[in-house]
Amino acid sequence: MRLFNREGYGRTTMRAIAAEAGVSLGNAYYYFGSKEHLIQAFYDQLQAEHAAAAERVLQRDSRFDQRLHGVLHAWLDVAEPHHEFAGEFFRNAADPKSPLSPFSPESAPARDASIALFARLVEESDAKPLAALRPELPQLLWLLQMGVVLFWVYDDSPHQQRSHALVARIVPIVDRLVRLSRLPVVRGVIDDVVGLVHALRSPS
Amino acid sequence: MRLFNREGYGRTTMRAIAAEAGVSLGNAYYYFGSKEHLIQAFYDQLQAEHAAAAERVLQRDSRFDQRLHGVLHAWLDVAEPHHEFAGEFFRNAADPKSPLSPFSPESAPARDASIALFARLVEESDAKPLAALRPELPQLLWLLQMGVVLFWVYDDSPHQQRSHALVARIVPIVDRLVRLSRLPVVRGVIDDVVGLVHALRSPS
DNA sequence: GACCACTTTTGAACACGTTCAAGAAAGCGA
DNA sequence: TCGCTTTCTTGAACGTGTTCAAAAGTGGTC
Repeated sequence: MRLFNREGYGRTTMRAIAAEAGVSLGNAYYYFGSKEHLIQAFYDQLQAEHAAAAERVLQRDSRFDQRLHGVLHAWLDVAEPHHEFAGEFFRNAADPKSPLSPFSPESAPARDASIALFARLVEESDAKPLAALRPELPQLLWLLQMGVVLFWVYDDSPHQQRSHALVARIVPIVDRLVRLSRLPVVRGVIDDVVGLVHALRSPS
Repeated sequence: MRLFNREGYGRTTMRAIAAEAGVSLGNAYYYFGSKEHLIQAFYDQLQAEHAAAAERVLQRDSRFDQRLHGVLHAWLDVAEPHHEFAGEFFRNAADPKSPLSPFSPESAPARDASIALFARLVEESDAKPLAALRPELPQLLWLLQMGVVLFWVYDDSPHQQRSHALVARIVPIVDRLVRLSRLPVVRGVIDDVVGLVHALRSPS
C-alpha cells in the first residue's frame, strides 16, 4: 500500500514490493496469486473506512435525504486520497472475469455489506417508499453508488468537486422519487422498474 | 482482427500480429502506438455496422418505442459475435486515461455520431417529450446505451438473452417516462434531472 | 550519378508479471 | 536425535508489450 500510494499501481513492480517486504520475488507469489490480488487489500481497507464514516452519519441524521447525502459524501471523502491511482484499480475491476469486479462472487461479502448499509439507511429513516419498492431500494441505492464511483473515476476536477456536485444534486432527486413512488401515475413506472430488477436477478 | 477473433485479445501476441501482417515486430509499432490502438479498428468497424443496422430500423419504424427498441437491439445483434473477447476490450476502455474510453476526446467523433443517431431517433418519431427534456434526450439515450453495453459485457447468459430481456423491458419504461414527462408532478423531477445534466456538462 | 533528408523497417534488448523446480526450514511422531 | 512430511523460500527462466539505435529504402536536387 505504501508503494502503491507513492508510485501508483502501474509503476510499482512486484520486485519492488517483494524487496520492500524483505522477501524474494517468488515468495510474494506464494502469498498473493497475482498483482491484482494485492488490490483486494486496498478495497477492504477502503470499505472499512467508509463503513466507519457512514456509521457516524447514520447515528447523526434521521432524514432519508440527509442520510443518503452523508453516506455518499463519506465515500468521496474516504476515497479522495487515492483518486489518482484508483483509475488503475478500477480498470482491473472493470474486467468481468476479474475477482475484483463488484459483481463477482469474490466481491459478494463486500457487496452484501454495502447493500446492508443501504438497507439500514432506508429502514431507520423517515422514508416511506411504495411497499413494492422498499425491498429493492437498498440494492438500487447500491447501484446508484456504483454509478457515483464510475463518475468519480472519470472526474478530473480539483478535489473531485464535480462528483460532490453530482451527489448534492442527485440526492434530492432520489428523495423526491421515493416520495412520489406512491403516487398513482408514478407507481406504474416503479412497478415496471421493480419487475425489471426481478427479471434480471433470477435467470430468465 | 482475424487473430483477435480466433484467439481472443489476450492470447494474440504482437509478434503473431506482425508475422500475420508480414512485417517485423518493431514495424507494427511504427504504425500502431500500442496494442490498445489496434482495438480502435474494432470499435470503428462495430460502430459502422451498428449505424447501418440502425438505419434500417429508423427507415422502417416511426413509433418512438419501436425505434429505440430496434436500435438497441441492433447493437446487441451486431456485437454478439464479439462478446467473448469484448470484455477484454472494454476492460481497457474502462481506464479513464485510455483513448478508448467512451468519454475521451479521441472517442468524440464516434460518440457524437452515436448521439446524432439518437437525435434522429427522437426527432423523426412520434415522441412528444417535455420541451426542456427534448434537447437532452439524445444524450440521455446514449447514456442508456452505455448502460446496456456495460450490462452486456457482464452478461454470461447464452446469446446474451438477459441483455435482450433488459432492452425489451426497459424500452417501455423509457417510453412511458417520456410520455409522462409533461405531467406536472413528473415535470419537476425532469427539470431537476435536466439541471443536473447541465451542471455536470459545464465545469462548475 | 552523387549527395542528402526523410521515411520506413528491422531485430536485439529491456522491463515486468508470472511460473517452477529445487532447496531450506519447520513441525512431528518414534 | 533421526527421519519424514509439509510448509515456506529462492532466484533463474519464460512470455509478452514496448523501445531504440542502426540499417535500408525512397525521392528529390544539382
